[in-house]
Amino acid sequence: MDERKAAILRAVVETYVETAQPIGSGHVARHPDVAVSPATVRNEMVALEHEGYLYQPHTSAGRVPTDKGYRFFVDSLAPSGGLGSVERQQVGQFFESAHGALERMLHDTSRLLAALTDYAAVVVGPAPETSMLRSVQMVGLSPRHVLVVVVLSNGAIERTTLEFDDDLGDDVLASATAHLSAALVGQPFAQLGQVGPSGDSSIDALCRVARDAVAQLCGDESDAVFVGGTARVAQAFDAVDTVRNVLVTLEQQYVVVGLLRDVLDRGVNVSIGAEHGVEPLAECSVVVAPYEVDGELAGTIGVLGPTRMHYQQAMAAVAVVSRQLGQALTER
Amino acid sequence: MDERKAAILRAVVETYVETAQPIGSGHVARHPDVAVSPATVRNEMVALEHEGYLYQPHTSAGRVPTDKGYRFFVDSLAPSGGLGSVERQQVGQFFESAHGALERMLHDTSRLLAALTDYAAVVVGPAPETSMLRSVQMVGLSPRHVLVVVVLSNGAIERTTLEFDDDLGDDVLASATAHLSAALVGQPFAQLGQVGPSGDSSIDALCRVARDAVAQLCGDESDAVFVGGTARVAQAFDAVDTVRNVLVTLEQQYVVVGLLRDVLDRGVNVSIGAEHGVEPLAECSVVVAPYEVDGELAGTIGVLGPTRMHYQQAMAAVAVVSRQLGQALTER
DNA sequence: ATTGGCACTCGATAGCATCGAGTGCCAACC
DNA sequence: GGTTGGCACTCGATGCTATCGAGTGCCAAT
Repeated sequence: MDERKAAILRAVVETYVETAQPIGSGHVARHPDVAVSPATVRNEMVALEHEGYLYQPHTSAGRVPTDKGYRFFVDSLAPSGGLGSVERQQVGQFFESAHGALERMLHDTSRLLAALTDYAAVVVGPAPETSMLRSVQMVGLSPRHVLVVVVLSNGAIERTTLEFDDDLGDDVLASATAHLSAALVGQPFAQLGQVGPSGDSSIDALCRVARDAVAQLCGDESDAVFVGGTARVAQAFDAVDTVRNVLVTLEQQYVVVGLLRDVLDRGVNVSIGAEHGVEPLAECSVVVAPYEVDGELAGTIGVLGPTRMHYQQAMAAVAVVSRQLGQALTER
Repeated sequence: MDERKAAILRAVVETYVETAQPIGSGHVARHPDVAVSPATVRNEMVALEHEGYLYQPHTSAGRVPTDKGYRFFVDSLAPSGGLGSVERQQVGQFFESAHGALERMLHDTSRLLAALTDYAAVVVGPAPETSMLRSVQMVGLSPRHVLVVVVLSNGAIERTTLEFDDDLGDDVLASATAHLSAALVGQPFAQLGQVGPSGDSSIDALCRVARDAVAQLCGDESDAVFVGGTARVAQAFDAVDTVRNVLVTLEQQYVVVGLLRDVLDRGVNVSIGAEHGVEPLAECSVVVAPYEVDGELAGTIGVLGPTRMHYQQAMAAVAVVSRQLGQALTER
């Protein structure tokens, strides 16, 4: 792939991203980075099509980039200049005034990212696996129902309800809470130790049940996914059933989380079209980035749009927001 | 409006809901409840159109119900026979195995309702206004950050973060928590009393700040809205920009909450088309129902679909789910 | 190797005839 | 007098054909 072909490919991608129309040789030749005649462009385009970078919807139509074409374009992108000043200010302002509970903040972050890029945005919360227990408390909801509230070091709050056959007194609950606290606080959420004996068998029983319930909480991470800006999917595609497919898929949070994880595992931060295996999202690209809290990899954010996406802007936005989000979460 | 006209109107609505095609006199005459000839139907239809119940997209097309037509249809609906057995079982099963945190449950309920009706569903959580404080706890996140966690009697958990200029010791936090607890637990969330003096000025200061922060939490209810099944909006309409409009509006939670509230305030549980003032949802109808926890009005659920909605089924589903949800929340 | 020229392709658009579902009206009927 | 069959009429939908033009592939000239 010589430089001229690359320039032509870039021109096609850029123009197609803008116009959504197949691009003919004439348009490309008019592009400032391409200083050759339409005929030459045509010749090169034939080669590019043969090599799988372009695709012709039908004879006598212009060309459209294939997934491979976008891939080349993205890989050859300069490390990016970052966001425009308006957007940068928007991000700054957001994280200045970011407040409230972790979930709220993640939720709002997904909206921010959607607003910045004009695509749907996903924010996956800090994995509970790496957190420590900061606090455990049992609260009686009714004589036989106990709510166990756990505060994690990442700021998340998990909870679960226990049900018992016998009534529990407030004093038992209080002592059990103290005992449980002493045993578990400071331990990693992912591998809680056992709770030692306290001398009171009913407290021990209560603590054991509570410990197991808390340990179980670590597994389900499904609360920690926030998808924002889904309405923008409807703007990105004009085939109404593509919209439907994508929206349905976005509602299945485990698919989304898995998708982001897979992309990151593959060591890239852009996945284009069919590269990720999720069939209903074959017409979508995903731009992802992890974020770090306290220097530890904590969660992931991402943007999902059509393959014909404004990659440069999306990548810049995702990069900036992930950095800032990590920073904001580190500070709390 | 005599009985025959009503029957004709009903036939038009029912058929149109099924087919989405303008209904001609022939189809109506073939309807079992209408035992007259097409010519008679035509005469009646002219009258119905004059009275504003029907509307003709163009000469030589069939008729389509207007909002007023749907309204008559809905109002003349028998109090409903309830859900089919499959759906009923689905609901039963769901509430059997309903578990986990309040938010999770409300979220899942919105998905259940969407699955039952095949429209988008909204669940508004129990208003914190009516709840009592069940527990208050302060947890140190860092030397200068304190997380205040509040458990309410409706099962909700609210939290807020405080920031201080001086470091706080764990012991101060613990005593302050105890003092704050003693002062606030059992009080209504909506009108917290002041915290009396404890004898230690730093504890008093901390408690005062915490109390005010908690009191402020009561105001913002925005966490407690769950919209499920948004993808179904894309199935309900085929104009892609209607879809976009509706989705954008659904993302603005305060609009949705306001809409449900307004509808209920007007004392009905169905709002058709332009009846509610929300302009982008002019092509939508809403079916709502409140639910009660402990005999107290607690929250609202609703379903949002096209005006050409299967009202009977939607109303039945909303009714059943609201009842069951209230019951499930009462039991916890 | 590049380019201008040229015949060719084929989707898009427009014009036109046809079809048929549906209407309004009227006269006939019970 | 309400109901109905008959009938002329309307008008969107469908399908056909012609035209247009953006774009192509190829070739010969530079």
